[in-house]
Amino acid sequence: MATHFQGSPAEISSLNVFITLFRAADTIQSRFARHLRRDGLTGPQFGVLESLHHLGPLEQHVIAEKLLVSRGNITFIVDKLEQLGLIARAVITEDRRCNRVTLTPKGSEFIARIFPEYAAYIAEIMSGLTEDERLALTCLLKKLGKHNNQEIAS
Amino acid sequence: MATHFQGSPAEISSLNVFITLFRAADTIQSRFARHLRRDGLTGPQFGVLESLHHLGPLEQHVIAEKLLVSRGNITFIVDKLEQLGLIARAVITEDRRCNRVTLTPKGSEFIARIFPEYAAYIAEIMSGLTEDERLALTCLLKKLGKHNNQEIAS
DNA sequence: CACCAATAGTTCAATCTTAAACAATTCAAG
DNA sequence: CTTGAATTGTTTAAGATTGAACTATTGGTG
Repeated sequence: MATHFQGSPAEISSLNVFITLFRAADTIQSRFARHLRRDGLTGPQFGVLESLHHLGPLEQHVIAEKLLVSRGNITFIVDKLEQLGLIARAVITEDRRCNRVTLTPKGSEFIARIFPEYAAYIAEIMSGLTEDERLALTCLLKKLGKHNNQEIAS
Repeated sequence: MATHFQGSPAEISSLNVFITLFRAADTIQSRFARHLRRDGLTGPQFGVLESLHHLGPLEQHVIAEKLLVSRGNITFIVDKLEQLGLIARAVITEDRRCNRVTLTPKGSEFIARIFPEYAAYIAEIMSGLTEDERLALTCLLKKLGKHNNQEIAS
């Protein structure tokens, strides 16, 4: 994209980040999704299970915010996982608008079993970088993300 | 995700990159898509127009490879842009399996007019980083992407 | 208390995307 | 040449995702 574009240096370097960011994310996402399909999961389904696994029971809107998907989509995803018997909804008394989503024993066993495989797979995906590079990359991406989260709020 | 996960340092830093990469990409993608909607475009539609604008006429499979979407999806996207009168298909004589996609005068005028706005918008998105940081980030992401493209081939 | 805005979850229509099967064409080995 | 493999684009069915409208509930203000 930027290759044949005439602009200021800041515009050119920005376009290069933009392109490279999405190409890397798409490539990795595609690899990861193909892996998930073997376990019959989509990315967001895995995200919900993983969130509950590491953070405990969560309300639906918290999950939506965490995974950056719409509330309507969370309803859909939670429906699927509930049909699979991996999670359960529970209305909470303090605020009856909310559903608290929890892992069932089956779901808990499932995510605990498969998560280490995915952690190892992600480590392989990132093994093209050194430890220092991974830390630096995380730092830069966090800074970039923070800048753009603030922009949304405003 | 990595916050409550016990693993090797390489696994933890890898998970951190993974999470941060997708959060940043999703946040930015969402901002960008909202901007595109005002011009009645989706991300991939913009990608097709921009590719043709900067690279000249391209065959469909080249566009698919470049944008990392399926061939079937390119058929769909090109259909849409053709209905809008922004691009045209042309069968080429050297290989009659291929369609060469070109910008119409209307499409060419359109992308030439809106592209600078988006370049400026992307520069704003990336303005949370310094020039050096943008260059470093691009470098790291390219290295990461290259590693994972090779893996797909094998 | 009464009312109105804000919030949580659901539903629905529209759109996007993919994978797989298919037809047409090209290429390569014999 | 001819046959079989590979490639290009299209079609189709299935599924994912969003935004908007809707209901139920909560919270705050007068």
